Amino acid sequence: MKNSQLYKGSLNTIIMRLLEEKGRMYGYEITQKVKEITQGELNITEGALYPALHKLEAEGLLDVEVEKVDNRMRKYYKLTEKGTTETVNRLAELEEFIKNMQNIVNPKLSY
Amino acid sequence: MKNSQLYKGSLNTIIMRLLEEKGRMYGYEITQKVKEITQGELNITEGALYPALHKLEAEGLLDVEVEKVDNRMRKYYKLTEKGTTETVNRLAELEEFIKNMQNIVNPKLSY
DNA sequence: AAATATACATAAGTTTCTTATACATAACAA
DNA sequence: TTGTTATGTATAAGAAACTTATGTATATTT
Repeated sequence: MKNSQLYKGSLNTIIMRLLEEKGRMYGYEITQKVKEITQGELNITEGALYPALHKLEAEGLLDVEVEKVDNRMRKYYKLTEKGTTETVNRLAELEEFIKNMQNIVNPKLSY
Repeated sequence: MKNSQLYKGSLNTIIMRLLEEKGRMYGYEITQKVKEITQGELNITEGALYPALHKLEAEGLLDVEVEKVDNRMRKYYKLTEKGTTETVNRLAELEEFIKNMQNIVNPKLSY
């Protein structure tokens, strides 16, 4: 992903969140979108992305539709019903995680 | 650490940040402090913590002082000069990371 | 007396990533 | 026209960070 180790473990959540928002996306599109949102800071590598997509599909969280655009193959992914439910959980976890990390960086007075 | 994968990769930053704030801490104390700050949500396991501390020490980011308290050994860790400098960088990375993740969860209108 | 808390440590295995390689088409630059 | 960059997917080998399990030892609580 990036040199900063911090992103480790967040790839699945990123994918699912983007799919929740956009409805469906293909792999390369995801990498470009993330690069755009993070202003080039987070570059998802293919070696990380494609295995992650395949695993989410195998877990029944994503469905795939293959299409040919401009004579090139695209695999569009979208959330299954199960995936949509799970995304809600993961986003809640992410918000908790962010809150916890902020408390560590900038401790509350109570600590 | 925890079932949520999100914390993967953040342990070193957490340790360094706590040491920056408290001056010096021993391993067990770190686990308790993190548990307290996160209200029990993040439990750092010994299998993760001690190797991490040893590695940070080997990298010259931490110094260690062994003391015996109540007939039990404690290894107090503190940041070296190099470690203090590096902590500034890591905290900046962490803030960027948090910002990026928030942009993904809650996209700006510009995207 | 047994269980829990305090305190450190490591080894085996798993997961998630990086790096490298591979294939294929399209567009652009030299 | 030929090489490079962009688009698009895929996998395999290795590294890194973790979990789980185990081990040692003392103090405190039940």
